[in-house]
Amino acid sequence: MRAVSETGYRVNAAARDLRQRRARSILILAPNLSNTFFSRIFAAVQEEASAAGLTVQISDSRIGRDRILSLGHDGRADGIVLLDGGLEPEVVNGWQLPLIQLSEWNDAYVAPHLGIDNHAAASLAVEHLAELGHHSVMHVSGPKHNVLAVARRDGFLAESAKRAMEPSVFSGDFTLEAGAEAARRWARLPVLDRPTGVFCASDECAFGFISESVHMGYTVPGDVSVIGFDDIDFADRFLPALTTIHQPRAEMGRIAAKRVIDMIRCLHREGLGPSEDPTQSIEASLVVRSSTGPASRGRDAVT
Amino acid sequence: MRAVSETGYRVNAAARDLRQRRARSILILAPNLSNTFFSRIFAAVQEEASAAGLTVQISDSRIGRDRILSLGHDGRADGIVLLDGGLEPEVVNGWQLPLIQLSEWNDAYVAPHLGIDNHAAASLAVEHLAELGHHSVMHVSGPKHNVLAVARRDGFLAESAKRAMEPSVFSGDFTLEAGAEAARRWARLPVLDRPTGVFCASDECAFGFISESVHMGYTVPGDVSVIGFDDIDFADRFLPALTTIHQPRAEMGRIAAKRVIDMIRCLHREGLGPSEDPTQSIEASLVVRSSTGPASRGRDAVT
DNA sequence: CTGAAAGCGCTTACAG
DNA sequence: CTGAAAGCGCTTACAG
Repeated sequence: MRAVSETGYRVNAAARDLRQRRARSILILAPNLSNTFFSRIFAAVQEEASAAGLTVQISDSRIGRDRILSLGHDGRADGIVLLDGGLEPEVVNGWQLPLIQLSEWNDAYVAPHLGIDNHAAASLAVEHLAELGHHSVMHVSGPKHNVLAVARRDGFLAESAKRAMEPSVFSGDFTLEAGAEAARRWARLPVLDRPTGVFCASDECAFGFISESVHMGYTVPGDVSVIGFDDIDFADRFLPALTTIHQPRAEMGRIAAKRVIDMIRCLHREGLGPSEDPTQSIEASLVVRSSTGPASRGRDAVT
Repeated sequence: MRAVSETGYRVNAAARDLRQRRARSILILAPNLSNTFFSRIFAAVQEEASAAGLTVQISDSRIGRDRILSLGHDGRADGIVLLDGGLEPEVVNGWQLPLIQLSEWNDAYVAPHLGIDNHAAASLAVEHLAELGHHSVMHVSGPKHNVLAVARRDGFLAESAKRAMEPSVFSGDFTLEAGAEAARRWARLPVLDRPTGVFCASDECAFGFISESVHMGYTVPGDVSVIGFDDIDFADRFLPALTTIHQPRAEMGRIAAKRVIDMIRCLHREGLGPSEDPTQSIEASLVVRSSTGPASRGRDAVT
């Protein structure tokens, strides 16, 4: 044994993987690797995986059917954390691997899902605006076919209907630019028709909205209250600090990772059942900061 | 062949890797996966790798000597993109793999480096402040032993000395919180000693500084001009929009990936030499936005 | 050109 | 308990 360590021997992973029919690796798939929403999730997944002796592979999930298909098929991953609900169900269900859906989901995928209740979270945002006296409220939504976007929009619509508010929706795509465009559209509305409360489907989008409104001469929350969604790192340092829906991203990544790892172990008959409670859920919460305030009468920008 | 595709046969990567003595995978190592500076680099590396038929592994580089050592040794990666200059040289040089240093570097690593000239970029920032008439300038630095932090601080010091300015340095660590702490320290200075220009070693840090100063009642750039470093995604939507040093992160990731891929191919005798010019360098530039302005006389905050 | 054999470096089941 | 053999699923070099 001493000789072994002295010569600096290292097991060859490819050989071991082949013999054991496992890869000691988990794969993270996300629709856009440069989105800051995902970064903390990646970190958490990698931390858990590393602690379990697993390696982490990462890939953009929008890289073409063939490539994505082979990622789950070539025997290089033992399990998958999937952050994209927009892949073809045949592809996802075709991978015969432990898989967990995180954040986004798709009912056609035969796999457990972990994430917040987006509908309820959107209601929270509307409730907050209602309590501040806002009556006319606007939602800057995410992409039309994104499950998260749909759930948040439906939650917004349902809650504002329940409270007899006047809701409107601007169709966006979660980006800064969509928020800015929504602000321009908002400003073009006749003063009296202008919503005084805006709920954005993402923090980025809210940053874009606020930034553009301020550039046009409006004040936040003086002229318009803005709520984001996600509570990304910069939210509390934005000016004004952003009122938003907090998603515990690190926790989400950690639990998802633990759960795939459990599924993998279970498959290999290691350990006796899951260490994580599979019904454990993730709670979103409203974080009130400075971008929302009492409803004011509409007025024109001081340009 | 038809029968093959009809049965849905897929080559087993572990078996092929073992036989061919390669992994078709590159490894990205970064000191902190949740830092937004890295996200766009990851995306670019993964894009290039995917185009070349390679898989991407990602890992935090601060996970313990043994684990990090085996990542480069177990035959699962063909090449490495290293974003951390703080690992032990014996570890890094012990991996006998194609490797490129990106952004951070360490002279003890026997591997090419790709990145901007941080010293020169810092000079650019000081030059900008000088042209706006600032005389007393402060630098909020990165961690003491970080190469990037040292280069930026030295550039700041050299350029401000050259221009006979009055420089001071607050020792930070690139974070929002460090920026905020620097702002508090700054505010405590006697009005006449207060630097009117602040150069932060990162955008996050600049956000923290601006956010905290505004909360204390100061205005940016009215009372103090602030420059960041990196030009991360939110920089142009911050309020005020952040003047900063632009680093072309996507391009950095892309070129680094191409270069490791070339090194790998070269090693396997595929292709005839590098497709990328190995002397190609990365240029940083100053992006002037709204967080900097003419030097004003110091005054106390309207609290 | 085609097809069978050897071998990549491990792990595991089995014989001694 | 120890040690030699078989085999994971491929690729490649070689014999026919």
